[in-house]
Amino acid sequence: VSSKSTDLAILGALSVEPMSGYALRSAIRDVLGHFWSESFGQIYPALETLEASGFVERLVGSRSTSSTFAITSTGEEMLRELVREPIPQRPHRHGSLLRLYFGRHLGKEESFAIIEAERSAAAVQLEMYAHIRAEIEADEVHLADSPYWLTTLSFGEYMAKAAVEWADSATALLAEQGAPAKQTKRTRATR
Amino acid sequence: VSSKSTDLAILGALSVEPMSGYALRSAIRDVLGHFWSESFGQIYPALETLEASGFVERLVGSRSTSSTFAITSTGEEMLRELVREPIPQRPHRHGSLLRLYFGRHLGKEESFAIIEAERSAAAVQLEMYAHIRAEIEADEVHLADSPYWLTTLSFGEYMAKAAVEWADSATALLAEQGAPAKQTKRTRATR
DNA sequence: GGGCACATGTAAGCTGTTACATGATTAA
DNA sequence: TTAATCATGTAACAGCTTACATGTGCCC
Repeated sequence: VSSKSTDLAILGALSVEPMSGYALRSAIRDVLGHFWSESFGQIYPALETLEASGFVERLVGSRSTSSTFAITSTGEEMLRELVREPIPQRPHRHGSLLRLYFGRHLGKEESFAIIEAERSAAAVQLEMYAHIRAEIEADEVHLADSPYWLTTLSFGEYMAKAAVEWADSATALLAEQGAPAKQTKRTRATR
Repeated sequence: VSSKSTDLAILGALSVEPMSGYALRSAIRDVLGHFWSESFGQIYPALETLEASGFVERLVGSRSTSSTFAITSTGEEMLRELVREPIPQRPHRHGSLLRLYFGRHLGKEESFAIIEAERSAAAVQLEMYAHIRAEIEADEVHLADSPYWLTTLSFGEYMAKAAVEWADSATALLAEQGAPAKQTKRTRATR
């Protein structure tokens, strides 16, 4: 009962290195966090299905209660198939923009606050990306993966930078409308 | 059983002008499309609840089968409250990036294709935004709203432009890695 | 010995989409 | 008169999150 994109995320992560379901979730949160997410409620059932289908195998670890999952060779075939299938995109929702769109009912100050919050969120993102980038660039084991990892990371960086620039321009735009040096009213010093 | 953000979208749209549930959906799709969406399955039940609460009123139109909904004054109060509440953000998923992240299993050509598809999608968006911008700037009726509308539109423009730039740089990055003029192997003509 | 991170799993529930049923109105 | 668009509504279902139950291993 697991979705194909969940399978892709799991098989993809396991193709890098074997790990537990718990670690899988941490890895997806930390590394794919800016464009993907999976919760336990999806990961564990998906792992069971994948195991039953022979796409992953469960290696009982040192601790009897935990298992490490590894991708099998048929699992790698499956991965190559899944990564070729387009993933149905569901409409994305951006709550802050919805509120800002109706900013007339919100007032100028609170609209500024929304924009400012967006800006600072983007700035935080950018810092995180810098760390991730350093890690990927220092990693000499996954040289075949790193160009792709850097490409998706770069997407996040472009978006976050654009968000910061937008916040600047949006603040300026609203401020200009708020305290309008109207053309109908000339300032004193025209000489 | 309707969510607060759905109510916000509906009341906000009706605060601009009264319309039918059907038109509401078209308006949300066309105008808020790049950051919000609502389907019939949400709109009609939400309208019923809003009507029962007295936040909107149903004006029976010329056609007996269709109604036009208008926001009431208590509805406008509700709108002012709703627009102040932060909207819980659910994690966003970007299928193309997930696939690209595992591009090693996809190969260079198909990875290029994903990037190219993203670029052309962004380019299409930019064209649409140009139309919307022209409409808003020509609109002389909603002068109180237009700064906010332009601000959210501008967000879409920044994002789409950044996506195009990213696509350029990503293609260059992958191409560079694909046909590497390796430093270990010198080309003949060194003189 | 108490707290925290690691670890697995399930159930309940919420959000939102899709598909369908049904019909009126308009334009070709 | 046929097709498209406008219009309302519902039911089934997919997808996903949250909260809970339960336990282990480690470190201070």
